[in-house]
Amino acid sequence: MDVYQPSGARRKKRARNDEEPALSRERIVATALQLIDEKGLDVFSLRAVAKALGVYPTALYWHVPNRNALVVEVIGHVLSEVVPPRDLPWEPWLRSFITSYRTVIRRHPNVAPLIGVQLLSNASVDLTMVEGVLKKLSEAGYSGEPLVSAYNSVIGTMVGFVTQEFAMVLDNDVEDWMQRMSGIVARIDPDDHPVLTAHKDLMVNRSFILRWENGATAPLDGGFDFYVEVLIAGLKALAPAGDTQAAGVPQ
Amino acid sequence: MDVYQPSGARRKKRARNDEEPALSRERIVATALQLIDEKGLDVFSLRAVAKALGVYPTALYWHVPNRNALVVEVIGHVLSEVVPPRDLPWEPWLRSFITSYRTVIRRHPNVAPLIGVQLLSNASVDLTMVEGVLKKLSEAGYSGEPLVSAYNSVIGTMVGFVTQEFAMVLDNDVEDWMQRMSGIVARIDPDDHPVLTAHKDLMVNRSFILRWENGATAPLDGGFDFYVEVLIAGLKALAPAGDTQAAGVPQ
DNA sequence: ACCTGAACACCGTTCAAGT
DNA sequence: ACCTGAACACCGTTCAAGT
Repeated sequence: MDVYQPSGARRKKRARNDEEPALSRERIVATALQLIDEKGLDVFSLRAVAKALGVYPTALYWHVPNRNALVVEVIGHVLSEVVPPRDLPWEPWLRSFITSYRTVIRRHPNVAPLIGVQLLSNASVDLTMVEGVLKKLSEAGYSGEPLVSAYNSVIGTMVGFVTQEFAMVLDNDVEDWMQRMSGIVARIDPDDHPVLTAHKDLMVNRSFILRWENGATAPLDGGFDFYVEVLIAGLKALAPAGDTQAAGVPQ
Repeated sequence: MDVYQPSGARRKKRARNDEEPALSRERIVATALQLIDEKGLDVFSLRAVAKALGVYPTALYWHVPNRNALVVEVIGHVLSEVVPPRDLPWEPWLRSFITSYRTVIRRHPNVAPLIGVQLLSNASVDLTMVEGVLKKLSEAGYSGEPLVSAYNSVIGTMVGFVTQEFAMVLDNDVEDWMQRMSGIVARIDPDDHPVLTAHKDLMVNRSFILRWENGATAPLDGGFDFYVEVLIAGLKALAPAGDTQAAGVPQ
């Protein structure tokens, strides 16, 4: 932390009398997050945050260098709510960890697009979390280059699915979009698309692409749980050496 | 298509003489994509597109209803470059399909953040592609609810990993970011983070979170290939019924 | 049918000025 | 140290007007 500490950071006792400053980086970040949670991403702006705090827009610049930095801070604040589980075998540990990430995002669904699109780093570099994933994957039998790939698979799964689940609804008239999508689905040709025809009722608004709502109103719980199991089963199948369930043949 | 046809669409012969209109939706979309490819997402705006076309910003509104619609068109244009493979067993089919998606995005890396964050639908609803995935998954033994979950896993893997791989670099001074990240990595405590310490050289700028470049300059080829294998191995392990490699026990 | 042109209500960010 | 206040160069979008 303290990465974005303003240049003239407090050095002595704080001015000369005890007038608390009206603003602080924490207050700004909290207000920004609240604004995003309640009003949505498109309403979020520095000016809107300033207005909510009752100050001039330019007052924020004393505490935050620019808009991007504030976004990074908001992301870091949300991600800090993710608590890695403690002391479990690698399979339930991963299940629990990835699920807890989704739980946090479900509390702040509008932040999901920010996280998925930014090179999440900086404020959000949590070495303990990284070490936790690496440790469990090494318990699963991974090391060296495959361990790095397995790590990327875990983060990719965790962030990737949830980012898409909570993707933004861009269209202005959702109502119209729903109508159009329903029409598309209704006009599916059973000869050209037999499998889709057989499953369309299961898929409409419950699967990627064929939907008009995101996870905030139409969560993909089943899909997410299954996806996590796919990851774990895949990691188990591809683990190079001694597995947990049996004495593996050393390669 | 033709979703965003302007209200007064051409009805008769096209005006009275053969003056080709200067603009068209295709030209606008092509120019927008070119601008995004060459200058980046932050330079993209309706005004910039108009300037590149040599027209007033408001001229675009005759062909495109608003900014969001143009973004959807650009996404659809890029995704139309993805060609599903033909006539392969489900495993190599999925491998080829997902890889071809990444290949397309690598040609338009700056579009990746747009795709990952939008509820991709509308222009990009490709029922043939959806049917292709469903067909191969049913060949793998899936049907009903598990088929839908497997479908979501495939799309989630395909879009999720690539979206993160090509996530935007938000920070203004990348140089400074690299320094900071290097410093963080250099100061890792071997006692607190032993596995990370052992693998840090393999991970720096080659894994999620611990990097400062995105896939445009630092692609995660190995991680991607591994991730696809994890998906396929996981799907194989979780397939409900008759597998391809052996006569499965009917559940 | 298709584009110009003015105008409006927004942005992020700078810089000087106050206290 | 911390905020006000004016100003600048942008946005997307509307509406009227031209041809």
